[in-house]
Amino acid sequence: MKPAPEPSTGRVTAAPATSARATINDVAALAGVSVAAVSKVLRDAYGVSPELRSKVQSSVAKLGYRPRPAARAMRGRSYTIGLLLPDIRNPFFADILEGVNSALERTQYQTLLGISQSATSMEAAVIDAMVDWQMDGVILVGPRMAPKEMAAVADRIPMVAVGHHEPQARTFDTANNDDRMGARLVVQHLAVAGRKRIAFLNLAVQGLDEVTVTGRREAGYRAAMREHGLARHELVLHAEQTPREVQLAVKQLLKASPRPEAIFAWTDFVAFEVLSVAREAGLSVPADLAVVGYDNTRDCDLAQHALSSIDQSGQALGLQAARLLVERIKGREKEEHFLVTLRLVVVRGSSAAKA
Amino acid sequence: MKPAPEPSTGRVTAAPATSARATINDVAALAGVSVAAVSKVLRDAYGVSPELRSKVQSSVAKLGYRPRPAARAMRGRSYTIGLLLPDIRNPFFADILEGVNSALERTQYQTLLGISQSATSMEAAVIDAMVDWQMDGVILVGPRMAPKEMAAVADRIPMVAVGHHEPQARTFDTANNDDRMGARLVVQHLAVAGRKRIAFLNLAVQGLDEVTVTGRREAGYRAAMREHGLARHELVLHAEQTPREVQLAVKQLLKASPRPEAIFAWTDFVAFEVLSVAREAGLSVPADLAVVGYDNTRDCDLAQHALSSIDQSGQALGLQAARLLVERIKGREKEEHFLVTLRLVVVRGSSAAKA
DNA sequence: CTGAAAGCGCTTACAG
DNA sequence: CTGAAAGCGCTTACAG
Repeated sequence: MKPAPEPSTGRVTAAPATSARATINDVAALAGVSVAAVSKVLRDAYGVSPELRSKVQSSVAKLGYRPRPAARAMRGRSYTIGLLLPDIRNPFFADILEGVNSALERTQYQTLLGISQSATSMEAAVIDAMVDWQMDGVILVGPRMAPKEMAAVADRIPMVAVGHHEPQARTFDTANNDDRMGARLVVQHLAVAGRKRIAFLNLAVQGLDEVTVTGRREAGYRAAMREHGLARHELVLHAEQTPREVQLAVKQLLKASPRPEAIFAWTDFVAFEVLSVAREAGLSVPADLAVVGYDNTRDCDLAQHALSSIDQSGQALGLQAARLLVERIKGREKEEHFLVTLRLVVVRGSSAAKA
Repeated sequence: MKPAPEPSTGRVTAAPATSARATINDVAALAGVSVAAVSKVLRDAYGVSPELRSKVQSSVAKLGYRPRPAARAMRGRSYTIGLLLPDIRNPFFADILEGVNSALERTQYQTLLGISQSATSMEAAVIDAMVDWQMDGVILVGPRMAPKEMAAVADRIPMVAVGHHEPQARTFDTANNDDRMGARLVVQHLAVAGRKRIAFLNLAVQGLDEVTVTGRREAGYRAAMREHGLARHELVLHAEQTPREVQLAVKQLLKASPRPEAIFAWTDFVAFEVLSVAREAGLSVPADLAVVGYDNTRDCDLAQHALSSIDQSGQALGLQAARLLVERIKGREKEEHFLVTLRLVVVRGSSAAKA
């Protein structure tokens, strides 16, 4: 055992006004109070007198002091939450981001994004990074993880999932729309208009049908086809999320004989690709082929798309998710599962009734 | 002065195998070495024997140890870089993200995103957050800041700007394409095809014409119009980045009499909106109105868009930016300004030659 | 209500 | 080549 170096005098390094960034020590020194007091004021903790508070606040302002999240994270909150988005190109996720932002706007929480580009490995890497950074919580959008892995993440960090169905989960919250019902509404819309050969274009799956958005939509599609006596016309194709893969799948669908009368794509973003291939194949939409998407993203309104779509509000989901996460961070233990019921297929040119 | 509590024994808390996350102390204890040694192995610092290295590596693996960036940030590198994107909806920025990701894939750097949604206040907030988090560096895409503010950021953190022209900047690097030239090529393409009344639809500006992408493109448009003897047909409209604002602007453009023969939009994303309004107005593209965008994003290929566009590679820009930033972080002091020369307008249906 | 001290998990001189 | 110790900037019991 070595002797202690110098007697630990507890000497406070009363940092002079260097050009370096101000720390909590500088604020305390300027205000003539302890760093503990500054910390309390900053966090709105109980037990500070108005005078002390105002002294601290004015030195904070004078020094332009901003607490470092890294230092905070080592002891308590970092006031940052992580948002994992699966794909930056799909406009639906922009809606979710907007919802999250608007919920967090007036709070002291900052949002940092990670994008997994639909790659399972990147998804894990991004989540690890967020946990590593000791963020206060994460919102996972459309994760491609099995319930076990989800639970493992929730074990490490407060978590809310969007677009992941585990209504029985206890350690994390979810915010979803009723994807089964949404798909059924689409089929109904098409069937009522007299279309029978309705194909469903889905994402390539990997055995997570129960929990994923895509799995639920596919189940809803199949159920609805049967309900409408169209079981023999059930046709599902799976494609990865690249233009090339989607185009190949659509071309394959259109080669079937007899050709489908309608294609229902699992998300608007893919439906736009369907419209493109149909046009290039010389088909008239909706006369030769009806096309319907899912999400009712803003782009559906573009006249050249005029895409019918099932209306779900990404903004609402994002808003709820952020709200739930903040509650979890603040200590709520009991799970909450937010589910939006869908009512409406917004009908545009791409699936207008046949003349 | 208070007496020291217990004599500081320097006792190492040889953390038992709790369920808590492993720290560098756990790794050191398991390997039977010092934490300093572990730290060195982790950072590939010089002066560690092969045996020590392998001992450490195996305990790291055994414990599943991952260093916390927050703790690292307090002393040195955090191995995280921040990417600021102005807008999540514009597909061009997805290209840049892909470029950044591919450059950083094989390195130990993590990317975290911030989105400013084209709001100056959010831009500042996101940059502050990245600096607060003590990230190792930032890439700012299409910042709306004046040179002074840019310099202030670069003063605090290694920085690279994409889509911001300050070729004389010394404290940060830039990666750009030649926006003036790009705009001139577009005008030339349209003028050669016999179109004279060529309007330019730009983003609302705020006196940063010299440095912004939009300002440069507008300058290029004006110069080219004069070069082609079309000065009297110069027509520029500014609109904020919302569908509503863009639609209003386009409608206004189309009301002019005589009506423009072509609309050149500052970015593809806006050009799609132009196509929509034109279609709704009953105009035939390109017969009644030619439309050209900028960026040549993937979506231009959709048959319903078939948008002609100037080809710049967002991926290349992102890749260069990431490369430059890592060099800066590693100590390069001298500035580098990467500029791509543009050659090509990719002509599609939206501006095909008149029959 | 207020403050001194310990400690979060790392890295960096520095000494051996 | 290796390790003990100081210190980064905060928060949290704890004592007064």
